[in-house]
Amino acid sequence: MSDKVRPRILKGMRDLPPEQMRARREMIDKIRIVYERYGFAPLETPTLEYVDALGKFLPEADQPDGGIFAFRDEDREWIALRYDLTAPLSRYFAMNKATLPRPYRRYQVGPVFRMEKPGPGRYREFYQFDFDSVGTSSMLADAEACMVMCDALEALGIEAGEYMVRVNNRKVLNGVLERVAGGDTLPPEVTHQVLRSIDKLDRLGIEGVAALLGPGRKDESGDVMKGVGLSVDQIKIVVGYLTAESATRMNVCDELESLIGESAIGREGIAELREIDTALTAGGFGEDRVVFDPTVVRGLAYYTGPVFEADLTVEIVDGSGRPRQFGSVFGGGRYDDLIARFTGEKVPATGASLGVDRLLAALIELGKIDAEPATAKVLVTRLDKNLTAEYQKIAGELRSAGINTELYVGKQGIGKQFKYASATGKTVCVVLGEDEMGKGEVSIKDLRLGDELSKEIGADRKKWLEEQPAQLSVPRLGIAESVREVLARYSSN
RNA sequence: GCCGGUGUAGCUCAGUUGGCUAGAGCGCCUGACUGUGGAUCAGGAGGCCUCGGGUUCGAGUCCCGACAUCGGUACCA
Repeated sequence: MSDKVRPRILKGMRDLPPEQMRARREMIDKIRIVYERYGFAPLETPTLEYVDALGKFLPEADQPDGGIFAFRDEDREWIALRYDLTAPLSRYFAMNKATLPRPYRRYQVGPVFRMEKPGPGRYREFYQFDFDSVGTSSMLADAEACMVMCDALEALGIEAGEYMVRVNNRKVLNGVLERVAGGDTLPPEVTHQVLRSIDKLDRLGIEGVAALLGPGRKDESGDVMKGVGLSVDQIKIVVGYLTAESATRMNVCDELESLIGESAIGREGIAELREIDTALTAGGFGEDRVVFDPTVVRGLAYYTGPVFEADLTVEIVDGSGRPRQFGSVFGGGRYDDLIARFTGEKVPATGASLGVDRLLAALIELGKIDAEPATAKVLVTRLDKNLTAEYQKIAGELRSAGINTELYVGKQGIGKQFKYASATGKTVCVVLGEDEMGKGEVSIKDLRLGDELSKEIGADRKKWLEEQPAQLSVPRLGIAESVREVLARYSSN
């Protein structure tokens, strides 16, 4: 028997190696710049919250809802890891509403936790990057949210045409449902079912959704899915709404108007969309980047007005050659009732949330970000351990010159040191021995060039080694400049 | 959660109708090469064959269960 501990990792969680850490940090930095350019300011809240603040308490069961990581503290109070950044923002705003400016605009990035089935690109711990405007009901805030989404994606190298921000309004949806109910309101659970069915549109197609709204449908595996049970006429209204497409945002509004009829809430929603269109147009955001799309619902129950979602429209092929769907990477909307849970006072708010890890995976697949593990590109090797003091001096000089430099601190010979250098992503090795010392020189080895040239190394390795075409001798005094020159051959930025 | 596929070395996979010491490629390590990674050659390490039961003289191979993983479906604040 063994008393050793078996190393394990929690389901749906992962360790991030250096190249992913660096890629993610780079991505977050670029987005932060955009958020700040619009005046959003940083906020950080704890990862743990009381369950009631997250709003996921199940009173009947005296237990938190499934789907979150929860436990009890020493006072038997339920505590949970946050599952998004919006609920903590609401809590924070409610606690500080007396002193916070209105609108209060903050951004926040950090890990959130959900106990769901993990899948490719789906984890139980992942990063979200949110920005929100709290305390204004102006549609300018919603329009701006769309602009920020566009700017953020474009800052990451995803250009107009490779993504699309799609906007809808829950109020319009409610107006349609009002018509479905014949001027009445549908029971909440029916509303919810209808929304869920619409949400499956991209997967099932319009016929599939129609079937779901009516009697239900069978999928290929023979599984029966219960339908909502609407009548043919009712389904017709919903389908007509979902298929309302037009060339321009204004045309979509016109078309929706005729579908909505007299519904007051629906008309309000359309008026809001028109305001958003005006702001977007004035801001220079055309139909190539932001469209109005009646099929956008967003699962979240708390949205009360405009909802928006950014999808990648470029085809992404994964390593094994099959196309990968990244779906919505960025989404949000208006949630005017969320903060009232704490304050009683209605505080309008709107914002959006970026799925950092999912978008990062897409960026890597698209080659828009390089997953570079090395923080230092230069390794000062230690050919002759007696010259260590000199090596330290060289490393120090390079660092003073602003060049990230690693001094080899292992104990192995020069061959292993070069191996180590390429394994850790170095591009330059500094080599110095008695020979160079005597001549007042140092050797600089270009590992990448060596990589290239080694393809034609052939059988005569000895000769190749003597020539060392990827290596050059430079004066010891100008070392920083020389290293910088070699590095410059590969600097991509 | 439900349905289906798959679980053999770090990775990708072989493994004949159940039958001797479980294999390959890549990677890794060591050496040829005492001042040079990538080439070549030679060697080497590394396997509770996912786990637990069962059938059998005998199980990596068959049966049951668990777990993991992948895909579909449901849920998704």
